[in-house]
Amino acid sequence: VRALGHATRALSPASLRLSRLAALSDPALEALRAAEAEATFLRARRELLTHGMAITGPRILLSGWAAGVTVLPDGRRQFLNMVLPGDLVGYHGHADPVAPVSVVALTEVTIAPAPPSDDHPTLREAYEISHAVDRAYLLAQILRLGRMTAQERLADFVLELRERLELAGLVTADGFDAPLTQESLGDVLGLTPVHINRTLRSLRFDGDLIWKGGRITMPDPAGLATKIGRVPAFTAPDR
Amino acid sequence: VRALGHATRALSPASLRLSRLAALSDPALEALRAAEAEATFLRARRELLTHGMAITGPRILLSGWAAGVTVLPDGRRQFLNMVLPGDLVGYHGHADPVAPVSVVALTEVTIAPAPPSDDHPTLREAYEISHAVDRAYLLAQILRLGRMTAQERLADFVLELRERLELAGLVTADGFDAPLTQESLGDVLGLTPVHINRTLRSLRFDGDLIWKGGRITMPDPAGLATKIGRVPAFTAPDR
DNA sequence: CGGACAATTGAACCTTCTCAACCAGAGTGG
DNA sequence: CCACTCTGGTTGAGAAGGTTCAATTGTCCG
Repeated sequence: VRALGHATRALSPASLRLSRLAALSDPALEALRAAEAEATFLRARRELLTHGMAITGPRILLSGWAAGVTVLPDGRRQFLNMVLPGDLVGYHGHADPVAPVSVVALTEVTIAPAPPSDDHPTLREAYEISHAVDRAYLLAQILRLGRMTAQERLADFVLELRERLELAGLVTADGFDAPLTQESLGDVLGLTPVHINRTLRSLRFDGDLIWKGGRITMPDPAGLATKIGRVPAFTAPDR
Repeated sequence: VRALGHATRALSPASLRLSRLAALSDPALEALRAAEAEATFLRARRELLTHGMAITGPRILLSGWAAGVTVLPDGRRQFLNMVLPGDLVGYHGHADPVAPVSVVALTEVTIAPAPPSDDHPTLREAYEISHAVDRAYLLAQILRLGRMTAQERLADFVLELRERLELAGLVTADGFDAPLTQESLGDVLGLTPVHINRTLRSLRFDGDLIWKGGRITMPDPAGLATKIGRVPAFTAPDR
């Protein structure tokens, strides 16, 4: 648990996440706060980034959920990665002039330009770590899709969600909000909605997971993690 | 096709790849050449990087194939990404002190420290683009595993290999070398070796692919690409 | 109350896995 | 020069996990 400094009081989920990735200087936090003032809203299903279109510049997701997505010519859809509060969008070195995939809002979303890190080494470090963590989650996704059963995929994914939302301070004792339909869950895990439904039922039956009304409750996250042999991709350093 | 400059004559596959990602200055090319002099060998099955161990610093693969790998507690194995000549290993910003996954040599491999890019902006740019392209291939892998049939996975993967090796100048008219066993192919594509075998047979039957003696020949790559609706993740700019 | 969207369930089907056996080629040692 | 062994490729038959199609229920909202 983090010792509370004077600036920690009213941290938004996004800045809380970044400040946990790397200890942020006060000016860096201030820059973040300033950027958040310029936040814009986006309705669900709108695209934050469109495949092949120019990237406007790195942005940071303040609230709501989004996901990278690809659609095959025949309509099959795959969500590639989840974008949660505090995650960066469109930041890949500054190499790509063009978005490699689309990013679509799954809920209403607020998003702000990511403050430039040129004058803030601590912020730059947070960005770089965020980028590395992002990559680690892509690898985790590959492992899930390649070698896990439906039950394992679902359990592992929910544990990942918990781990990531925890970092942004969005997990409480009785669980966390997860605004995903069973259909979008299927698009994440490479399964059909029908099978998601049945898998969810069996996890509920085993007492591993309760997913109701857009909220997830896990009786024993640590137990479930060891049960499926999961190692977290990132844990915040003790400070 | 690239106009040949005086330094282009004897480019190694690795420097050819990087120079195609971004136009490299002569000093940058020289730095690469110098680094290649310090190459070390590694036998097949040795690990270039071990999960959880400290990263020695960014390195570049000069020859041979390697792959990122994760193994589940019960022995299921998944290759996460392929590492081909000219690819960087252990370069993720400079954020990670510790390797997130293991990288194992699939063949005998030569590898050299990646020359620092501090004094070479063009080299830095090549690194950043390489990083972005690497990410794009992870996304492609997620799409394959999540939503493609065995045939599509295999065809798409082979096309990706071709695309990547082409960049390093390792593709000739009659195909390219691919030192993969059917078992490792299964570990890449999330399938069993048995099913790889059958899928390979059906692709051969359809005339899409000939995989024999560690060498892949594709009668009509472009045709196969449109047949499965594939868009290349990266194509070198015309210069 | 009607309409839309999401969740739920059943039954048949299909892709891929599992288990098992057999074959081919390369290297090794007698 | 030939058994021996090891690794990788090939094939068959049955089983399992997940999909497809289709129908039903629940729920939110105007």
